[in-house]
Amino acid sequence: MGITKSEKFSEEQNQIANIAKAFAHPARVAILQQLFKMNACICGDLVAEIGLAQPTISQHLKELKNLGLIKGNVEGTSVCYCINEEVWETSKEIFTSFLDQDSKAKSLCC
Amino acid sequence: MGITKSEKFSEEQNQIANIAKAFAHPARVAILQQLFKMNACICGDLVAEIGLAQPTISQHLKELKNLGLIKGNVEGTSVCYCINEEVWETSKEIFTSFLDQDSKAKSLCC
DNA sequence: TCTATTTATCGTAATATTGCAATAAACTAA
DNA sequence: TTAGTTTATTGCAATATTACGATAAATAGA
Repeated sequence: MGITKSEKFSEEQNQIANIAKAFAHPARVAILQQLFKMNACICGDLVAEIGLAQPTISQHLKELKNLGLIKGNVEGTSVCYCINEEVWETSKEIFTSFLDQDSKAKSLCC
Repeated sequence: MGITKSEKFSEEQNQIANIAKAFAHPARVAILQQLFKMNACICGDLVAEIGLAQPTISQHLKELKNLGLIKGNVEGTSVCYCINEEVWETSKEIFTSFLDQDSKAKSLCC
């Protein structure tokens, strides 16, 4: 069937999984790191930096944009991408609280 | 081609993406949350709790185990799963430092 | 040993993801 | 307008993921 049964899970669980999906490809990790490093970056520079074909980068950018993690400003013929800080912050909080759940758990393994 | 070109990326970027992949399905998020909540959990209880078929849960458990995030102890006919705290801690550190990169960046969007 | 219980594995189908060539679309500048 | 530049979209092929029925494997208890 290959289709995730989202309805079986809580909103929070689906949210965590969706954010994780954005980070689940090294090209998207690299794009986000580059955007943080440069504060803003032209699409073509990302293509040169990362070394995948332009349509491939464009597709990864689209996924990050769909999730809201980045935004793109048209500047003439090129497009300048940057981090959407509000969405990043929210996603970071959701994810951090997921990662921090170990602090609440008492260690008692089988 | 559908195959990720890992060789184009740094070890760290691939590591982050691989950890993210583990979190990129709500069933695996739910399993990890349940293991933290209960400290340890029998496979069958996870199947009942999550409501996917037993082979499906078994497959998700296998992926988490392959990454080292959980470990399973055989107890008679059943298997007791729990968080592998060392691996969790390491993964958390890698991921947290990725999420925290915004603190180093100066805000200057296009 | 035989049966019941529990989990893992196999096999298969459906869907999703990754990657890129070809091409379209949008804009600039001559 | 025309040509050049840059990015998005389309279409397709290869691979990966998700899900589960059927079944195997392992163990406990009668």
